[in-house]
Amino acid sequence: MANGRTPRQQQAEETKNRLIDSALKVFSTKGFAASTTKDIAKEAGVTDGLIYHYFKSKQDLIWAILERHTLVHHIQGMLAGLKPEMSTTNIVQHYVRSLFQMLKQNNDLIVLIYGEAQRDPDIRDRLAGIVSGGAKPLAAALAGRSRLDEDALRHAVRNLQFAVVQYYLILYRTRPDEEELEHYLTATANQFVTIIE
Amino acid sequence: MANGRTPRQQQAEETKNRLIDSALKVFSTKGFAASTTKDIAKEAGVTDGLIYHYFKSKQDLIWAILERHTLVHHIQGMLAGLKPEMSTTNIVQHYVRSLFQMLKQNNDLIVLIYGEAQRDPDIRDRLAGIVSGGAKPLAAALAGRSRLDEDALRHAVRNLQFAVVQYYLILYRTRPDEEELEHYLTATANQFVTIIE
Amino acid sequence: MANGRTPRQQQAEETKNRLIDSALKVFSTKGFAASTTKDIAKEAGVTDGLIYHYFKSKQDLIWAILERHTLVHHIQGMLAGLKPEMSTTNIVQHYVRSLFQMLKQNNDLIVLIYGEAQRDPDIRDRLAGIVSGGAKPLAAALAGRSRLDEDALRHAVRNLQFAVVQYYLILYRTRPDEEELEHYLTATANQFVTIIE
Amino acid sequence: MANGRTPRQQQAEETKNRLIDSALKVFSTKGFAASTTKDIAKEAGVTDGLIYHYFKSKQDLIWAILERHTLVHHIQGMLAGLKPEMSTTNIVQHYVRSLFQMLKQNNDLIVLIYGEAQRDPDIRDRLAGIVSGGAKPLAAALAGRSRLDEDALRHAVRNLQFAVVQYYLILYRTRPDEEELEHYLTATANQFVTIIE
DNA sequence: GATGAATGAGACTTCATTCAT
DNA sequence: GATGAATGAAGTCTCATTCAT
Repeated sequence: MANGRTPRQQQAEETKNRLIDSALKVFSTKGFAASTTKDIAKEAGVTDGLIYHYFKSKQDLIWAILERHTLVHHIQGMLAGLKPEMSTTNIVQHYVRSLFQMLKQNNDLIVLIYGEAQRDPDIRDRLAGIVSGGAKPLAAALAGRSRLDEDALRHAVRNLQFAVVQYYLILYRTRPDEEELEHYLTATANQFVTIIE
Repeated sequence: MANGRTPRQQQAEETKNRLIDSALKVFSTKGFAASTTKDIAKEAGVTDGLIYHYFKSKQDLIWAILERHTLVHHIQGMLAGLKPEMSTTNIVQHYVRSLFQMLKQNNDLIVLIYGEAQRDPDIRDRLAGIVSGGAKPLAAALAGRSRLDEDALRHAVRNLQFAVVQYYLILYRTRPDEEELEHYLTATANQFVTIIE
Repeated sequence: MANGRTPRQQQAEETKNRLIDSALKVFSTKGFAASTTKDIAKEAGVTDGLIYHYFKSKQDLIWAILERHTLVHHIQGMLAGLKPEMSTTNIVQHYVRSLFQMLKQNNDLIVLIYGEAQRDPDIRDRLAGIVSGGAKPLAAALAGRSRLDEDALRHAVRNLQFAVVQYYLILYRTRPDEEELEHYLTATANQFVTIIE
Repeated sequence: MANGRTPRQQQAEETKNRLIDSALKVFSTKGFAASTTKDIAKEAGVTDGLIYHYFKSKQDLIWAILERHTLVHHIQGMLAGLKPEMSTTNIVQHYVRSLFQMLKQNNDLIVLIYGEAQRDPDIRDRLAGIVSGGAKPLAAALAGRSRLDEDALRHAVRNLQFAVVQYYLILYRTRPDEEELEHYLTATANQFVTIIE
C-alpha cells in the first residue's frame, strides 16, 4: 500500500521491463529488422501476443528501450568522481576509463544505437545527443585549464570520445585484450592532454 | 581479340554491375535486412528474378559489393599526393582532407559497412582491415618525424581516423556544414601534429 | 419482497443490459465479424474480461440482443392506433408512417439483422418472422375492404413492407431528406390503396 | 499474336480472374470480414501469397470484383427484349421476370453487395446506383403509358424493384418454391399495372 | 539473357477467450 | 462482480527464391 501498487501491477511492470530488456538484447544481437517478435517473446519467457498488450508495435519497443535507458545518468555518474584538485592528466585518465566502463556496461544499448543510427534519423539524433551530452561536461571541467579556445576544445573532446567509442566497437568488442586496452587508454589520454595543455 | 567479349557478354556484365551498384545503394539506405530484392531489381531497372541469374542469394550480393569496392586503391590514392619534402603539418592536413573526400565519395559503402559490421563478423573484419589499411601508410610516412614510439604513433593515427570517420557519419552526413567542417579538419589535424611532434 | 433484488443484482443487470446495448451498437456499425469484444467492452465502459462473466461467447451476444429486442411489441404498437372507422387510405397511411418510425427507432437492430441475415440462417429466419409478423395484422385489418383474394393481398402487403424497408435502408439512411420522404410515403400508400381497392 | 497477348499473359489474366471469382464466391458466402485470404486462395487453387501478386490487399479484391461485374449490361440486356408493340402488362411481366433471372444469375454478387452495403459507404453508393440504373429505363419505357406523373412513376418503379429484390433475398433464396414464385411475380406485375394505368 | 508468375515459409499483428487476483 | 494480464490460434501480408517460358 505504501507505494499504491498492487502485487498484480508490480508483476505487470516487471513483465513489461523484461520485454524491454529482452528486446534490447535481441535487437543488439541481430539488428532491429532481422529480429522477430517471436525471438523477443521467447527471450522474455512469454507468448508472442503479450508484446502487443504492452506495446503498440515492434517499432514501439525501440522507443521504450530508449526511454528506459537514457545513459544520461551514466554520463553524469562518470563525471561525479572528478574533483577540482585532481590534475588535468588525472581527470582525463579518469574520464576515458569511466567512458569505457559505461560502454561495456551498456554494450547492448550502444551496439543497438550505433547499428540503427545509420538508417533511423530519430536514433541518429539520439546518438548525436548522447555524444554532446558526454562532451559538454568534460569540456566544462577542463575550461580553465586549457590553452585551447572554446571551439578547439570542443573539437578535441568530441574527437576523444569518438575515438574511444570506435575503439570499443570495432577493436575491443571483437577481440578483447585488456593489456592492449590499458596501453591504448593511457596513450590516448596522455595524447589528449598534450593537445590541450 | 580486341576484348574477346561478345556484345551479349558485355551487356551481361553491365547488368551485373548495375545490380551491384543498386544493391549497394539500397542496402546502405535501408540496411541489409530491411532491403528487399524487389527494391534492388527496381532500382536497377530489371525484374525480380534476374538477380538470381547473377547471384546465388541476397547475401551473395553483399560479397559482390565488397569484392567490387575494395577501398584499398582509394586509400593508396589518398597517400599518393604525399611528398617527402612536405611539412608534417601539410602531410596531416592533406591526409585528413583526403580521408574525408574518400568518405564522401564512398558514402554508400561506408554507411553499409558501418551499419552491418555490428552483426556480421565478416564485415566487421573487413572494417578492421580498412581501418588498419589506412592507418599503416600514414604511420609509415610519419615514422621518422615523430617523437612518439611506434606503438603510441599507431594509437594516435588510429584515433585520428576513428574521429574523422565518426565526425562524418554522425555529424556531417546528417547536417552538412562546410564552414564548420573546415574548422574541424584544421583543428583536428593541428591537434594531431601537437601530439606527435 | 418489493422487488427481491439486492443492489448488487440490480447493478449486475444494468451492466448486462449495457453490454447488450453496446454490442448492438457496435455490431450494427461494423458488422459482427469485424467487431471486437474490446470495442464492445470499451463502448460499455467495462473491461474486456467482464463480457465473459455475462455471456458465453461473442456469438452469444447476438442471441442476447435478439432476445431483448423482439420488435413484436413495436409492430403491435404500430397497429394499435388503427380504428375500424378509419378509411382504408387512412389506415394505410398510418401504417407506412408507423413502420417508418419503427425503422428509425430501431435503426441499429434493423441494420444488424439485415446485414447479418445473409450469412446467418438463424437471423434470416428471424428476419422472415419479422416480415410476416408485420404483414399479417395489416392484411387482417384490410381483409374485408379489398377486392383482392387472400393470396394476392398477402403479396401486396409484403411488397409494401419490402419497399418501405429498402427505401429506409438504402436511400433514407444514407441521405435523409424529409420532404422527399413525405412524398414517397404518401405516393406509396396511395398506390397501395389503388391496388387493393 | 492476333491480340498481342502471349500465352503467358493470358494465363496470368485467367489466374487473376479466377481469384476474383473465388473471392466473390467466398465473400458472398461468409461476408467480407469473416472470409480469409486462405479461403480464397484455396478456392482458386493457388497459394496464399499469389493474391498479393495481383492485388494490393484483401479490400482491393472487393474493388476488383465490383469493377469486373458491373451489372449494367445485365440490366440493359433485361430491357433489350422490350418492344414498343407489347402491352403494358407484357412489358412489366417481362421486366420482373428478367430482373429475377438477373438476381439468380448474379446471386453471389447481389448477396455480397447487399450484405456489405450496410457497413461500407462506397458499396452502399454502388447499390444505390444499381437500383436507379434499373429503375430509369423501365420508367422511360412506361412514360407515355401511365396516368402517373413522373415523380409518382419513379416511386412506383423503385418500389417494384425493391420488392422483387427483397423477395429474392429473404424468401426465395432460402427456400426456393417455383410455384409460389410464379404466383408472386404475376401478382406483383399485375398490381403494378393497376397502379400506373 | 530476361521475365514475372508462382511458391511457401514466416513475419507482424489481432483477438476471442481464460483465469488468477 | 470486476479487472486486465496472459494465452494461442489464426489472419493479413511480405519476401527470398524457383522456374517455365
